[in-house]
Amino acid sequence: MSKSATKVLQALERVGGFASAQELHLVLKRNQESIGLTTVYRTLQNLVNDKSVDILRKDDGEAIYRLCGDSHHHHLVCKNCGKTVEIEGGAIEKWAQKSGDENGFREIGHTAEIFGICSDC
Amino acid sequence: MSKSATKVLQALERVGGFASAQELHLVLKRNQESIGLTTVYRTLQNLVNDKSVDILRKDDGEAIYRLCGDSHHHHLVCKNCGKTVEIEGGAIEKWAQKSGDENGFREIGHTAEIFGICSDC
DNA sequence: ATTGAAAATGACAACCATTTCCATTTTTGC
DNA sequence: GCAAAAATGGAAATGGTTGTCATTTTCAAT
Ligand SMILES: [Zn+2]
Ligand SMILES: [Zn+2]
Ligand SMILES: [Zn+2]
Ligand SMILES: [Zn+2]
Repeated sequence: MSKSATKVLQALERVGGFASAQELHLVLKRNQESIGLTTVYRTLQNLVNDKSVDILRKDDGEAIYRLCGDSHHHHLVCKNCGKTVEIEGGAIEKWAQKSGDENGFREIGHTAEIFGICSDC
Repeated sequence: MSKSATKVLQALERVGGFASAQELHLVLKRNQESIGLTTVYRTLQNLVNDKSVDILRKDDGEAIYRLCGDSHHHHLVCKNCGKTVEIEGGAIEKWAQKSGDENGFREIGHTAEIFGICSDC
């Protein structure tokens, strides 16, 4: 799992933001990087599992991906244009931990996303 | 836009939380409420436009809907056995609204889920 | 009550992102 | 070098969602 992963990561760097699997496939084709669409999907799944790539969904349900920094953070996403702002977790981090603790859970993690319409839309 | 809307809203009440269009269609069929799947989709779109219904996406991309004004809460889920506890949003509600406001977003919503291992596992 | 335009409905087909299948190629371990 | 395992990619299948369009229902005007 490496030749393809490298190509997909390069494509993600090139686009510099969110891109769908199909868009990434096109980008790679244009750059003479032969790679199958199936492999692009498979590679993206692996990268998401590795937490190297973030995945989220457009309003129409299509999955879009982007490189993920290693620091823990959350996203504020425009439902209309996809503009994304990275947000510090702040209070939510303690809230999640506390809620889990109070109910006797351990190995507590969380997901959180904020969405809305940005000022440009 | 009324006969179908009424039926779909009743189905949403009956399930009492999130449900997909296809699930709602099944619920209506089971209750002798004849309604086409196409009409369920169309009606849900209208209800979402009217802001009578919230829409969000499962991880697999399928759309799920719920009545707006259903008491808003979050879930604490055991990764091992699936046990689920409903959690009051508390801090996260303000955090989401504030984060959106500070970045000039409007119509702000959020998703959040906490997961871990429960005390029985 | 009659009429006719406009809206709503639903069976069916089309769409399209994603997944599955499987034969072929590439890599790995010895 | 060689066999086993992993990776690859084209084609076909999947499945949620949307488009089409003929039919039915609604409802205001006559
Ligand atoms: Zn925007
Ligand atoms: Zn966090
Ligand atoms: Zn458990
Ligand atoms: Zn909340």
